[in-house]
Amino acid sequence: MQPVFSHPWEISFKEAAELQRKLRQRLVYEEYTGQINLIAGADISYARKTNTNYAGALVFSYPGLELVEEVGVARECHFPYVPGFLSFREGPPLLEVLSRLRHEPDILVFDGQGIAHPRRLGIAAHLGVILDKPAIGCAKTRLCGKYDPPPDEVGAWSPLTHQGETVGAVLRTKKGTKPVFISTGHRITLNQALQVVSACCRGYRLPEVVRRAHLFVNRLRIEKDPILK
DNA sequence: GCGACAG
DNA sequence: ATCTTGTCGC
Repeated sequence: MQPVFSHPWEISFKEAAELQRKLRQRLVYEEYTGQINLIAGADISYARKTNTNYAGALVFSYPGLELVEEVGVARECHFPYVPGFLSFREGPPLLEVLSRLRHEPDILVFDGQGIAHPRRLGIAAHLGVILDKPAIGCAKTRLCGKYDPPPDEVGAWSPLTHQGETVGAVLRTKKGTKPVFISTGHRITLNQALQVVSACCRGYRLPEVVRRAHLFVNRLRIEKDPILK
């Protein structure tokens, strides 16, 4: 899986915001009509006091969720974390691991927002457009927008709205825990995203693809980071 | 000016 | 995100 186009990553915040507003126009909010045989989850782990980050991408069969492939890589990061610009920090390493995948997933799930972003280009939307691949954003907390807490029942959800439009959904994936924030990234509808994420839950708050990716990069960091070994 | 603020 | 032990609650 390779990008269909590229752009510079080491730019100013002003230029980054302009780029986000421009790329936002390439987003496709249509229903995904293809088959879903493989689904991937990607995430990153950071080594404290260092600029080293560990990115990972895992591919699973769908809907069985059997692990098919996993790729991890350690890289140096220079772009700081600033709310609203996460993709400029995590985008490059994630594209790196995704490009090294031998199996091409049909859908991508990222640990962060899709269009539930101030300029509608959260990391899932940004990378989805660059790869022109269906993508879903699954964040643990809110970046923008307002919502009413969904009932405490698995599957319950409520719309996440921002500036008068529905940008995502707040989904209860596990009873008695905080809900997750689901939003469209690219080439998929919110209802489909909710269906797919729900189908990936196995009793934990986070859907398996994201949870496993999270565990993988964390494990990768602990075994490769000398300061903790 | 003040508060909010993915990972 | 990361650093951390025990502890409260379903």
